[in-house]
Amino acid sequence: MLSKKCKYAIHALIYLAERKDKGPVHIQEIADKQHIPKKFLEGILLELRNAKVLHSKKGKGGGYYLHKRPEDVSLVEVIRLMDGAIAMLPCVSLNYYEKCEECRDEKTCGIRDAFVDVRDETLRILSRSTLAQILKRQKELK
Amino acid sequence: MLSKKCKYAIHALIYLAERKDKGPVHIQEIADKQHIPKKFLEGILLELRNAKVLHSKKGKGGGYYLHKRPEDVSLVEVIRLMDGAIAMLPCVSLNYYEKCEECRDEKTCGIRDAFVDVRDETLRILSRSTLAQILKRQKELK
DNA sequence: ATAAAATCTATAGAATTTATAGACTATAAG
DNA sequence: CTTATAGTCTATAAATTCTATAGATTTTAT
Repeated sequence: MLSKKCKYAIHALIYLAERKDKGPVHIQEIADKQHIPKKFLEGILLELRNAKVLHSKKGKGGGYYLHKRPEDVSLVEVIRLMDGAIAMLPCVSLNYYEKCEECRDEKTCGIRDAFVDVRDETLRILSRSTLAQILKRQKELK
Repeated sequence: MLSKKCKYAIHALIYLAERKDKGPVHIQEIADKQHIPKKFLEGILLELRNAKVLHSKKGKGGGYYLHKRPEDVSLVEVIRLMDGAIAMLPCVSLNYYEKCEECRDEKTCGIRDAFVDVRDETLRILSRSTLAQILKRQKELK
């Protein structure tokens, strides 16, 4: 399951994607509109900024705005930043690999295959799901 | 990520699948061989028994053994029993559905689609991964 | 009767997630 | 050049979930 942090991040990003080219948006505004605790959101936006997904402007008239293009921000990227690995087992993760304590031998482990497949399918689907794609879909549904 | 509980369960089940038709196996033996804390394993096996995946026999000469056939126990079932939903969002779960607090309106939510797809692919892959299938794969790899 | 082994209830410890507080820094605007 | 605004940073608290353990009870084979 995605953490709240991750869901908050996704909603905040969609909000910012809808308002791109309209200048910086205050944390407070995002927090209010998306019902996210402001201080919690602060940390989230900061991480997204450090990852170059967002830019920020300090001082009066400041706020956050998208740095990358909406079509270049996928759910994969957001989930990895917020929650870490996409894979269901550490020993199968591409970006957060760790040896399984439980597994005696990775080479002869009969379990990994299935989880490799799940990982690959998940990555495939979540990579093509970008902010641009989500906005488009939202409009279609209205 | 799967919980330790879930990984323990999978390993215990594989161990029992390898020993099926050889009579009940003690908790202690499974715990020793799979390096699982015995008391923790107790609870896991009990849940699997309540779910009719395992049977148990009390008293001397007792222990746990498979109730279902190895080809009828899939990773989906085990994961659902131990960790709950397969889906990455509650509002997309088939067996553990819950409304998203974050979503204002499920009908016009542009995010859900991707996660429905992920869920379906994951289910497809993990359903065909049964204890029998895993044992077979293990032998091939040796 | 006795010993072996699962069952049940309760709880403790650890880790992670979620949320909050307050001081600090940068910037725009008058 | 002061003031108000808004992001940044560090620390910590509260809540929840995950992992592990303890001890008493029940069942069964011998």
